[in-house]
Parts: sequence; structure tokens; C-alpha cells
Amino acid sequence: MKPFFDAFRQYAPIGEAAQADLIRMVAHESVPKGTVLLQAGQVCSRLYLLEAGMARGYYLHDGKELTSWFAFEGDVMLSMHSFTTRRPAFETIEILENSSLYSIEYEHLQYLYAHHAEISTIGRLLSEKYYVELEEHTLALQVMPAKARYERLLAQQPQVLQRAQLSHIASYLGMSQETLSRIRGKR
Amino acid sequence: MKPFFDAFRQYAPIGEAAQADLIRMVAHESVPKGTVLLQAGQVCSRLYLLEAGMARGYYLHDGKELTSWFAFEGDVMLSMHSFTTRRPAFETIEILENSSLYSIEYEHLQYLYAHHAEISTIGRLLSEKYYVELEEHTLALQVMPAKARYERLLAQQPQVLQRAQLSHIASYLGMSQETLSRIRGKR
DNA sequence: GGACGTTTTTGACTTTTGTCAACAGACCGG
DNA sequence: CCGGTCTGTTGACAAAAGTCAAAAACGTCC
Repeated sequence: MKPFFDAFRQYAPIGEAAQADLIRMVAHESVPKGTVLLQAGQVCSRLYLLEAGMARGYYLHDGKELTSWFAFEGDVMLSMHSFTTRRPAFETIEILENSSLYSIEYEHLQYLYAHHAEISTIGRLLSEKYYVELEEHTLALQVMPAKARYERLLAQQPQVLQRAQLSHIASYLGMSQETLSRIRGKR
Repeated sequence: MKPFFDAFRQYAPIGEAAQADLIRMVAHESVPKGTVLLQAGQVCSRLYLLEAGMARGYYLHDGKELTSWFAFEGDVMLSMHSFTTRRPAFETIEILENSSLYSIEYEHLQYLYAHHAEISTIGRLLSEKYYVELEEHTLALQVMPAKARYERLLAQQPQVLQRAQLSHIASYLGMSQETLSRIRGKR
């Protein structure tokens, strides 16, 4: 549980009572590559914290998979839309490397939010942080040509380029796999 | 102040004490078209709630203005990046129509978050809501061709097309003004 | 109502990126 | 170690979108 608390304590101190409730409500598990944590169409019922490994979220659009994010060690994963509205998710969450992760059930998290102000605060800070990251990614998609988007990713999240496969990266960057292959091959 | 409370009460009930503090800390003002609420390079020190009117946020990229969002009646406006990190903003917030708005100073909001759990909750819910909206916009930029992005905006936020000028809309949709003009003209 | 500045439209052309198809390499299971 | 599948690369071509430049439309201020 220590890595779990470390991941969250950086946002706000967690009191004794909150810590005790968390221990009761947080699950830990190891999952193999290929595991689907959330299937599009189902309601996202858990928030995940990736302890080790790698995962992605993707949408199906015209029969093509469209990666919307990658998650690595320490990242929180969920379908924000489905988790917060309790409606079926549009996205699927798939484990890309053998991973270990923590998770909290939706109702439990609501209980924690309601009873421990610091956990509510951590939830807000996390939500703000991921908003800012998404905003940057969005801006890149909005304004940069394909090559610049690739270079930005190379600078900001090199582990994506090292660990994810080309088709996933290409759709994340909003370009075809062939275009990405050519850019990477320096032409 | 009533419209202000109405805008927030839909997320969580606001207690007496919180209401009293809010009244002390919330400012109200009317601003003319063209007003700059936040200039890129400055730290975003206030959160705004637009009561009436219209505004946008934009970035400068290669000397071009790049609209990242439009705000209308009832929308919250800030540079999330700057407001949360206390670092200079990359974006400028500009009033596009004579408007009236409420605002809260950063330190005051932190006080409210710390002393009134329901306000912290409202902050988290707002942040989650805007994240979901941004996610949809991002997905559109990532996967849809120009024409489909235009049609999606037409269906989802027709008031943008009615009230904003073409160059702003075009950059918001990630295309040139000429392309948008041609799409709109049905060719 | 005319003249100015701004915004939008249009046309010609170029560049970027996508698509389709074939091929090469890597990876895996028997 | 072989055959098959999945992943990445390359080439030829097509489609989408950008750029530049000019003209038209619109607003608004005297």
C-alpha cells in the first residue's frame, strides 16, 4: 500500500482516519498484458492507479481504434465521462504490459469524498492536473503539423515512443501509421 | 447574486456559512467588448463566472491567435494551468460581447475550499465536467476531417457559429479560415 | 449615403497527409 | 526451425487542407 499512499500524498496530507478507510476500500491486483479493465458500453465502476506497467484508453471510430491516452507508473486511469455520469463508457481501457494496480470502487470513492475532505481535495487536484495535460495535447492536435506533434511527444513523453506500438501512437497523435513511420524514419 | 448561486447550486447544496463567505468574497462587474481579463504572461489570479455575454480563451502560436475555448452565460472561465500552478498563463482571456460577470480571487477560493467542503466538491465536479467536454473536443480534433468537425460544432454549440467570428471559430476547429468558409458555403 | 476598416468569400496553386497495396521484419507456437 | 500472424516500412497515387492574393460583403462612423 505504500506506493499507493505516496502517489496521493504529494497532493495533500492524508489523515489517520482517511488512511484507515482507504486501506479498507482499496484493492490491489496484478493483471497480464491484454487485460481489458473497462469495455466500451459498460459503466466505469472503478478508478485505477497504475503501480507498474502500462495501459491505454481507446475509442472505436469507424471501425478503427483511436488511442486517447497512455498511462504509466503512478498514473490514474478511468473513463472520466462514464465514471462521473454513471453512463456507459465510450472508451475501452486495455493493459499493454503486465501490470500491477490499485483500484477503488465508485461508491467507495464517493464515501471517501464525503467523509474525508482531504480526499475530496486530492480528487480535485488530480482532476485539475489531468485537465491541464489534456489541454496541452489538444492544443498540439489543433495547431501543429504532424512532424511537430511527433517531436513534442518525443520531448515530453519519450517512454510512449519506446514502449507503445506504432499504430497506437499514430492514432494518439491524430495521424496515419504510415505518416508516423515516415516521420520517424526522418523523411 | 442569485444567478451566481443558481449556477453553482446545481452541483451541490451550499450551506449557510459557505453562502455568507461567498457573498463576502465574490465580486460582480460589467465589462465592455474587447476587455482582456487575463493577459498571457500574467498569473491568472481570478476565477470568473460569466453571467451574460460571451468570451474566449486564445493562445498565440507563430504569431497567430488560436482560440482554445468559447464561454457563454453560466460558464466558468480561467486559465486552469496558470490558476492551479501559479505560473504565468500561456493564454489570454478576451471578452467578445459586452458582458457581466462574477469573480473570485485565487486566495479567497483556496480559503473557501479549505473551510467549506461543499465548495471543494463543487470545484471538483466543475473540473470533472470541463475535463469531459475537453475530451470530446480533443477526440474530434484527433479523428474527424474538417467538415465533420464543423458539423459537430453546429450540432453541439450552434451559438458559437451564430455569435463568434469566423477566424476564431476556424482556429478553434483547427482549420484555416478559408477552409471553414468553404465548408460553410457548402462546397 | 459614402468612405474606411474589418471580415468573409473566392480562385489558383502548393503542400501535407491519407489510402491502398505490397513487402520486409519480428515474434510466437508447435 | 518452420509457418503464420502481427507490426512496421515503402512506394505510387489521391484527397484534404493550407497559403497567398484579390475581390466582395459588411459595419460603422461622420
